[in-house]
Amino acid sequence: MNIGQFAVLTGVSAHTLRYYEKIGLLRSVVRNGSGHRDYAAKEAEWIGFINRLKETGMPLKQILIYAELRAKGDATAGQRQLLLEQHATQLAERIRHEQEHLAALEQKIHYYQTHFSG
Amino acid sequence: MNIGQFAVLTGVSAHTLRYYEKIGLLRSVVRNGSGHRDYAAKEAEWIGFINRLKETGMPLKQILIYAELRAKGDATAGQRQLLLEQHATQLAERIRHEQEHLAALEQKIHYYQTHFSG
DNA sequence: CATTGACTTAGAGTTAACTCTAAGGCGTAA
DNA sequence: TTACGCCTTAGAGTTAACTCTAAGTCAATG
Repeated sequence: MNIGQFAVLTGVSAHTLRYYEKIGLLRSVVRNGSGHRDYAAKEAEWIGFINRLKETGMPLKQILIYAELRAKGDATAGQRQLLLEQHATQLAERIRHEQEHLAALEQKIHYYQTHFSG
Repeated sequence: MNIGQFAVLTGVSAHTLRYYEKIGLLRSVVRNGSGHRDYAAKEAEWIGFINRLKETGMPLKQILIYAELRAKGDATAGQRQLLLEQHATQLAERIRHEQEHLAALEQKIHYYQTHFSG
């Protein structure tokens, strides 16, 4: 699959896919006879996981650390697990904070309702 | 209170306070005889609310819209309420997404536990 | 055979939100 | 009175994560 098709499949632009490759998030992208990138469909799962980490606020630099461990194989599983556990803990805490913020917003909205409903 | 003291009180750097004033988030900051900014302690509440909006992912540009409505007085209460309601809705949705992401992370962690625990 | 459209690269440009620098002024403690 | 730490301004620099540009290659279509 060429980069355009893979971009559609993953929802990540071709520009961004090249960028991810350049910074090391994507490794072992093979080329066809013309030198064009040729993606395997199953690589889309990895992009999906990158997106999940991004959407939970992990910076690319840290995702890159995970990617490097992943590229080293099973021996690094423990380190990757630790990394994910730490991230999950942070995420849980962020969710708690956001729930507090949401409650505060709803209270403020209620204030607007009761004081300015005229 | 001078800018340094107000920075400590709010947890926002003096640089950033000047920046907020420049872009219009902070209005009516009065000056003392030497031309130095002189903050009222109760302005810290507004900074706190700005921080809440920021921490829930609202861009400064949109916070600025709220600030402009606020500066116009009670007549704009309805618009401000609407703005907050929309933001609260988005926030609630984001929290839901993050909870899904958290569940997926925990499942992946569990996978690491069961497959690489040696 | 010419055009079209997708691909290649290195590197420049963008946006948000700061963050810092340079050059200078004011007030007070030693 | 001099040193210190605060303050002032305009504007430059930073970081993250893209996003785009320019110049060129290549395969397939009319």
